[in-house]
Amino acid sequence: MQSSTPAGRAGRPRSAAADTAILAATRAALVDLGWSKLTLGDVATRAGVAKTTLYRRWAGKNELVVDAVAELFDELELPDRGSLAADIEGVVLQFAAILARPEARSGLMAVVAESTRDEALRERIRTSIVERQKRLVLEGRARAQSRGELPPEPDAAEAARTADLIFDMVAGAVVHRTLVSAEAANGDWVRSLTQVLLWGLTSRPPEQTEPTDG
Amino acid sequence: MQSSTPAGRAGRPRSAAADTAILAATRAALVDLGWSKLTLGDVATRAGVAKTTLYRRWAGKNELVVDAVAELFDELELPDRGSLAADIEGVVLQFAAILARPEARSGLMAVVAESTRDEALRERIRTSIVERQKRLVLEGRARAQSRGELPPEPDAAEAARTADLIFDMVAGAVVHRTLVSAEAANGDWVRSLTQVLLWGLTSRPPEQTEPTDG
DNA sequence: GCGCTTTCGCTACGCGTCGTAGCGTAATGC
DNA sequence: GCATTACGCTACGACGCGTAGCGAAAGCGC
Repeated sequence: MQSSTPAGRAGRPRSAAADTAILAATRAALVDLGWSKLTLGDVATRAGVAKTTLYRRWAGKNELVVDAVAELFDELELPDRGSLAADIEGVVLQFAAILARPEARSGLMAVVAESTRDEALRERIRTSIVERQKRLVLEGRARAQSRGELPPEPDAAEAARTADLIFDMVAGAVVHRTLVSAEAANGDWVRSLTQVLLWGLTSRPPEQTEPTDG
Repeated sequence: MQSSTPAGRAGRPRSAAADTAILAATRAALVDLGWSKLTLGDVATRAGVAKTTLYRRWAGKNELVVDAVAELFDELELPDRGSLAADIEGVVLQFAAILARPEARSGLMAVVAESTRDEALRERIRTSIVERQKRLVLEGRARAQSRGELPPEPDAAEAARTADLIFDMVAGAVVHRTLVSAEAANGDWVRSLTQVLLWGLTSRPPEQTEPTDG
């Protein structure tokens, strides 16, 4: 996103309406055509702007789609649902709902694939999509700690590693379930996932705590 | 893969050497160019075959790359390492090593993205890549059950659901860690992942994690 | 050996998209 | 009004796509 005239700038300002129209047209094109058949000329036509206007704002297909898909994740939030389990299940269901939309399915994986060979693109994805999701993990853990559901973390580095692990497990599982296994991440599945996660995190090795044998 | 003359077939048989040369050239092109810049003409040149030969065997870029990437996963195996934890850690490290290769990174995610709009392609990926991985999960569980590390599953349907969940969690976590978070799935990380998984699976809640009431 | 069949390498082609250049016009700040 | 920037439009060369057509090569059955 590079709209909004940079304050003390002379000349005709860029149309903010064009930005939103282009991003919406990109998502519509993703739904109708998918990533590979999506052409920038088609997007420009759908948005009602000239192709040159599009090229003045985005370097190419990759950057455009990242921005178009990133807006889908704006709706992700973490309301207090009373317990850590409920919080996890809620946000995972939100994430799954986004990934169920065809514009997210085809667009997201494609730009991730491209980002393996484009460090700038990977950074763009990280800041506009991934980092926003990871904040939810940190927020949820802090909330659970204030509830007493999780112990406070003495080691900051260890805490960061654990958060990264949880994030990769949750996001990865939902993405893999939705896009690779191609089955819906419904309530039952999310409950099972949450259960494994919580027990994996709250259990303590037999040396430290009573073994949970039964 | 559609090589090997169909037995009672007349005429000049297809060159098996051409198949392997094309697939190797495809992986080389993935390394050098990535998915989006990979062209079939270039692959044909690298393989030393005519472009028409390539089109006679594969319908397009998608199918070709699936087959080229699928061969990377042939090396996945599950030797008996003595314990369930060691088995998991070993196979996850193998999986991570494959995903660390650039031809897998850029190729795999791209075809998964394309498969969201191409059911036949998704099925091709499933049978030639995903299903082979999932077998390792079932094999590992059976071995752990014979060791007594995991209880036998009374309900077959429930057992299948659990296996699918574990598979999505493990594969998804490694993929997400490697491609999205863009950090290496090294020994420490794999051990942490295994630990969370094992405790999450072997712990049994006395009642249930869900706030059943109140 | 000899035909039949299929594959192979090669060339050439129409098609569509890419990304850019150039131009006249529209919208802002001073 | 004037400078500056964005916009819509057209046109262009470059390139990859996927196919057609050809003669030659390599198998199989006889």
